[in-house]
Amino acid sequence: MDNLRVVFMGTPDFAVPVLQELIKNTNVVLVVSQPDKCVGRKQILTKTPIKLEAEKNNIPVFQPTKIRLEYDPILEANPDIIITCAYGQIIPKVLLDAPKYGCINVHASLLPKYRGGAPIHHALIDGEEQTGITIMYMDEAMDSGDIISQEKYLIQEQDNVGTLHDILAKMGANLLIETLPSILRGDNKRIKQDEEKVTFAYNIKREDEHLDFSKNGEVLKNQVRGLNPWPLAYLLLDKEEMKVLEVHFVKKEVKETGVILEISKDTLGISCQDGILYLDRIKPFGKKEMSIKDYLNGISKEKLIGQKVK
RNA sequence: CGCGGGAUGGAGCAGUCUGGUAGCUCGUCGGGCUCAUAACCCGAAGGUCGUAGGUUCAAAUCCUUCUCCCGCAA
Repeated sequence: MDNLRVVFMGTPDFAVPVLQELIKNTNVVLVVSQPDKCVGRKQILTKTPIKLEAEKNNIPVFQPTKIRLEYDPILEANPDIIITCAYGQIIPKVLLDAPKYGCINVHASLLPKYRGGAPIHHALIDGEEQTGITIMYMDEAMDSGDIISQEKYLIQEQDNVGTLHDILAKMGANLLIETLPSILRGDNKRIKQDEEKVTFAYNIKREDEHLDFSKNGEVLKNQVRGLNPWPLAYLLLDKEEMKVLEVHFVKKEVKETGVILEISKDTLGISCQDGILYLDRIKPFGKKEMSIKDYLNGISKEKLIGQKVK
């Protein structure tokens, strides 16, 4: 595989291990990434993680605003195969047809479930027991191509977006390298996706981050861990936003939802549909994240009890 | 110049408006109580109040500068 001319297309951290493995095992001739964006409060122009990794390895980087219109450098690189991972744009047919081994994608879910941009978040939010990696051919729609190989991962109780992201990123890189030889030989599997079972994992919206305490405890718990460490679930207490990083849940009969029912030295329990959701780790407005114990240390607990949370 | 919050012993906060050398809840250490304890009681250590300058007899507190952290919006 050392001589295989690869064009790699990717953008965020998730794609970095994949690129690293490709650099080790193949000849990556060009890296394509989304244009650099202004990030954060100060709007600092920041290079994408993939661009940084490419530069570290002295590989040229191409960052078209619209890949649909600007793709000549990719054709000129004369790739044997194009490999994408969380690139962020739909690849035009001209490119899909160009390399002799085709275009393949590394996706962080067990397709056909969770097509789209936020498969890790949604798998956790939905309380899935397992997720995984899919290596697949690309076609002209989003994550809809034929499946080449998959690897499952059983989601652990302590997993969140951060842990799952790292695990799947490594798994994706390894599975790609394992799968690549069969693709080059042409004896790989090629399984059509079952359209009946397709689900979509759209990018997280602001409203997805809001905790609605009329929902049941399991749902809220999954929502919290499915948004941790980014972008984080939140609730409104006294009109101020409070991010919620970790919670636990105890089933119980409750009359009214969204009320702070229990306060002790180190617990704060809010009623939800079928019990009490205890906040374990939070980030109050304007502050850094802290344990609930630290938070309770600095405030008057009497004022909190009975307060409504929205 | 997009909007807003914050910086005070190891942690979380109060005190700032109405200047007068720092307090609360924890943690830590020592001692006591107890069959025992993360519970309770007693005691101790630990702070240039983010930086730099200014006003004042006196600044955590008033004025100005800068730095860093955080949320929203992009």
